[in-house]
Amino acid sequence: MNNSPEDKLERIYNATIKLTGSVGLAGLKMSSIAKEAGIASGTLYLYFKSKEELLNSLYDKLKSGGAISIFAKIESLPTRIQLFKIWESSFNHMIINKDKLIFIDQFSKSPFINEENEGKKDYFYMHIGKLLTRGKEEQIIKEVDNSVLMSLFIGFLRAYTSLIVDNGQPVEDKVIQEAFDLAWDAIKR
Amino acid sequence: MNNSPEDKLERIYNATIKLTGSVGLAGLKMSSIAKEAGIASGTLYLYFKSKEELLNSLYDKLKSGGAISIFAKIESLPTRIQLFKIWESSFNHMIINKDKLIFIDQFSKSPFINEENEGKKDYFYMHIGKLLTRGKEEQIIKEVDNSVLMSLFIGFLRAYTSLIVDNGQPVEDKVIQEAFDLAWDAIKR
DNA sequence: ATATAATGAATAAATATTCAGTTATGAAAG
DNA sequence: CTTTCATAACTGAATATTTATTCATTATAT
Repeated sequence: MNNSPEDKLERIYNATIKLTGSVGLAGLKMSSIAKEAGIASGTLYLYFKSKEELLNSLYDKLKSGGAISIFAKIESLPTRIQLFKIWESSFNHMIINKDKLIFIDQFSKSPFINEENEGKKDYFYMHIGKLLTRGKEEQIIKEVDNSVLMSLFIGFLRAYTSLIVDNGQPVEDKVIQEAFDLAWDAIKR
Repeated sequence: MNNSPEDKLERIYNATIKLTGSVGLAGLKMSSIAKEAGIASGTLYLYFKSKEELLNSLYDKLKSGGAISIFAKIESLPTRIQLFKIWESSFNHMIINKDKLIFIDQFSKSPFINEENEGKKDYFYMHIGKLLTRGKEEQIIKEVDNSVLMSLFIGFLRAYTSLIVDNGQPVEDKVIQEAFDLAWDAIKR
């Protein structure tokens, strides 16, 4: 860990995410963020005008930068395989970034959130939506509204990865595969 | 609405739930709870020693009282039908009680929660677990760990009902049925 | 040397909690 | 039934506490 402004900013963000994961947004104090980031509390205000701005800025960053970068690489594969690749990658992503998801969740229904940030839709959802539509055209996925299919896919992913993290289970490939098979059986024709 | 102590307590709890749903635990103020409940803020302290106690007491109540009461009535039905009945009833329950779920979610990772309340497991989960085990014995449900099946069931339920509430969609029977069919296809043999 | 960044104790702002004063309740007496 | 009185419940402005924010001072880099 060096000491450049970028790095310090990164440490502030990480501290905020980590603390939200452990004490929630309700227990999040500027002084704790500073301590966790290894800086003085006054220094926070060199980077952000206020707590509100810090949180909005982090939310913004997580929302826009969060998209998984595998989409481009897999475009030409069959729909089912693409879905699996996304599943696999999301699975790992959620395991590693559980605290980020907690932050996003709590922040989006907090009094800190401002208008621009309210209701941002992520790229990730849009992409899965397209893939499901394609699957329906190919007649391999049920003729059910995307919002339903997506809820199954994402709801299951969240619940299951969250359970795994809480229990401290190791993540083996066959676990990911088994879970995907369940989800696939649900949405396939 | 009468004015008995029981009713007042109920109003305090409801106000707390409602406000948590709109501003989150991070924005929850004793003064707002009082206002929403139609009482003076001092009155809150006749019912609870502190904010922390109020919140723990509500959490406790929601956790223990939340179980859906249909279990007894359906015991003799086939496994799949029982699961559907639970699905249906949970679906409606989650639509109506969305704010309660938000409260439970946020509170369980807040600095307010105390030891006794940490990690309470609800009756509801245990019951579905038993049902799934029975389904496996009957060879109609996949030989997959209950925690996985349950994550699918509950994760999907949460994600989908939450979407419906957010979009203000009406809840029709066929919507509940269609969603159940997806979930069933996932877990059936 | 000078400018720039960082510190953390001091201050301000927000919010939880108390409590002296007020109002409602109901039992007993007329 | 009405009045009296004691007790309990309630109120909200005042106080205490917690936490965000500032800024005079100190350290670091150019």
